[in-house]
Amino acid sequence: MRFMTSLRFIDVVAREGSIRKAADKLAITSTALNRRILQIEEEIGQPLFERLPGGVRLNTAGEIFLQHIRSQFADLARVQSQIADLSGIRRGHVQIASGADALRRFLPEAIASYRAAHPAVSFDLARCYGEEAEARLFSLDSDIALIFAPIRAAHVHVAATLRQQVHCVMPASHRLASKDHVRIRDLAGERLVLPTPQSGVRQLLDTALLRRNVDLEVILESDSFEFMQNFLHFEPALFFQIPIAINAASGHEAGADSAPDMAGYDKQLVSRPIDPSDLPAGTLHICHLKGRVLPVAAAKFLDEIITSLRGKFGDEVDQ
Amino acid sequence: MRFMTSLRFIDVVAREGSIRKAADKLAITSTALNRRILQIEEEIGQPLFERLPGGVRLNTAGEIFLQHIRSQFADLARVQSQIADLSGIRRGHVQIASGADALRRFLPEAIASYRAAHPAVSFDLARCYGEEAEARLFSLDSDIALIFAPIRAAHVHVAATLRQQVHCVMPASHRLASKDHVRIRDLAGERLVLPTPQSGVRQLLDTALLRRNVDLEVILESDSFEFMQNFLHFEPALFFQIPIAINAASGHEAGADSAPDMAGYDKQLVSRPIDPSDLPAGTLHICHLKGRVLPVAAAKFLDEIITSLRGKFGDEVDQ
DNA sequence: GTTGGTGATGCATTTTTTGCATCATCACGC
DNA sequence: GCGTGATGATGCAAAAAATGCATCACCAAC
Repeated sequence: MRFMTSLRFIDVVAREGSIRKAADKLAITSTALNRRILQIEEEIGQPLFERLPGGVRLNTAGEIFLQHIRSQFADLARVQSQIADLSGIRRGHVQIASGADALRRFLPEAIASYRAAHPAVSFDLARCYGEEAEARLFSLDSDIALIFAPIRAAHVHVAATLRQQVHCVMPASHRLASKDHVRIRDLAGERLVLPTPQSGVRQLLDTALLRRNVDLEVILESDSFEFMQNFLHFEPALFFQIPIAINAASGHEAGADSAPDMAGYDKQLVSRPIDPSDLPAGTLHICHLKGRVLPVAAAKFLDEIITSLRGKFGDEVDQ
Repeated sequence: MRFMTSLRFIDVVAREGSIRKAADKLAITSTALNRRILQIEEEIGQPLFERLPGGVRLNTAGEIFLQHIRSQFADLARVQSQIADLSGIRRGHVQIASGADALRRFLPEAIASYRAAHPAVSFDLARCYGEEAEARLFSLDSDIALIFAPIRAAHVHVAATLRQQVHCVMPASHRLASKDHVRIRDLAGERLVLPTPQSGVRQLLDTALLRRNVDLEVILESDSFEFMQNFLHFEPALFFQIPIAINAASGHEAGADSAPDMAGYDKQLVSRPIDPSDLPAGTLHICHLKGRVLPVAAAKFLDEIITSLRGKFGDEVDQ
């Protein structure tokens, strides 16, 4: 898009914090880039960047203008996808920000299923935590976010929610595997693997565990479920997940051991829900930026994952 | 705004329906304009115009894209006004579509009062009827519309409403001037001057007058209140207005004769409300495009006229 | 100080845009 | 049926704009 180049350049300069670095990234000289910026500032009538000895930084006017630029880009993408839709095949690009939970099993299946119907739609997956996901919605770097954490910002619109009980994952041979529910007091003396403190599951666990005086042995922390799962092959321990991360195909009452057809899933592990009276269910939020009109592809995909969640988790889905 | 030129050109070509005519208007050659359009069509990947022997016309993709262009321009105006607001003085431009009613006395005073506080804000007033005003909102040619007629389109957001009883204006010496209310049957045998059929007042009158079998003598129709008013100097007759067109300063219970300080207003005329049981009150809608963020100046002006109306008409104002 | 980073600017070069002349096409009127 | 007067498209040369190089001025850190 020729007529948007200068605007895109401003976006890059703002992200890089330096005209020269941005110029490198854009494969032009810093002079050319510098002059484009000076020209736009002149047209606006006010500078958009403050010049610091170490580079440039947006001033207030620049922040307002950058937000405008990004919304223009997002809207242009929407328009292009809408125009492409006229010719029958749905084209487009969907940008998703998701926690590691939903990214694990649910999204791969959902995206593959969507792409089977619309092969011309491409996807962009960014794994991130709640606050970062909200920021990505705001900066229009992502169209849709799946956040297993409370929503903080007012500019986020929650299209649907899914209530999810935290499950405890353990070797099938573990003594707790025989129970239906795991109580917090059962965890006393157990070796625990906790998710990273930024994750929603961890925040739920923290409030529940710290409240009680349980003697816990936390042997490691990780932000990778895959790592935790593989670790359990070598040292028996417990870790925690929500159902959507465990098994996309069968739903909330299925443990890890009831997914015989899910290739690669670990049959030596089972998951048991933590008793709801010990740990209240958390909420997965499916959201997009408030007031924004999503591109056709993103809007349809959003519909589709909500429908899919309703099929898998039924009455746990709201809104 | 350099980087928007090509887009502005597309808008003009769409309005003119011809590349050559648009090129004339833009003071460039048709070749240059033609090539800019071809270039953008290539970037979009699809033609935006159908080429007809007599010129060009937007196709569906073009209409989608044009709407995007216009919203970009409107949003850019908003951003500029917001940036200008940073430097203390409020700059900006407010585009208003209004019926002849509100345009008569209310808007001149309201705009002058606003400009007294913010001299750097300029205004654009388009006099038009309901449907046209809605179209102007949609094409972003106007920011705010004041419509004394039912709202048809779903894309219009009504920020406030004002209930207005139709008044009958007559020479002070008229026999009906002694009454508090005018009944429809009183109009039998009177010489009437009606507003143009497109106006909201006329549409209210039509439903009321046609329902009854009153013998009416319509001697002329006009879309100009000024003309009607001056006509009454030469031939006694009745015409119809709503309070907001009669006197902005004193409100709904004021007749034309109670505005001694309103220079140029005609003291030989009085207005009497039509009995509400004969003719229900109509509604003046103050609206803007749904989902749109107005420029600072327009948003503040909108606030101001709603406050002003509340001051003048009190409980007749809603929402 | 010296060094290494930043953005700004003058000037020659390259790229893009524009304008002129011309072509192909179509609707209308005689 | 065949001009006539519109329309948009295109080849080519001139004008305008964007770019790159070299260099300057500035600032912070060592």
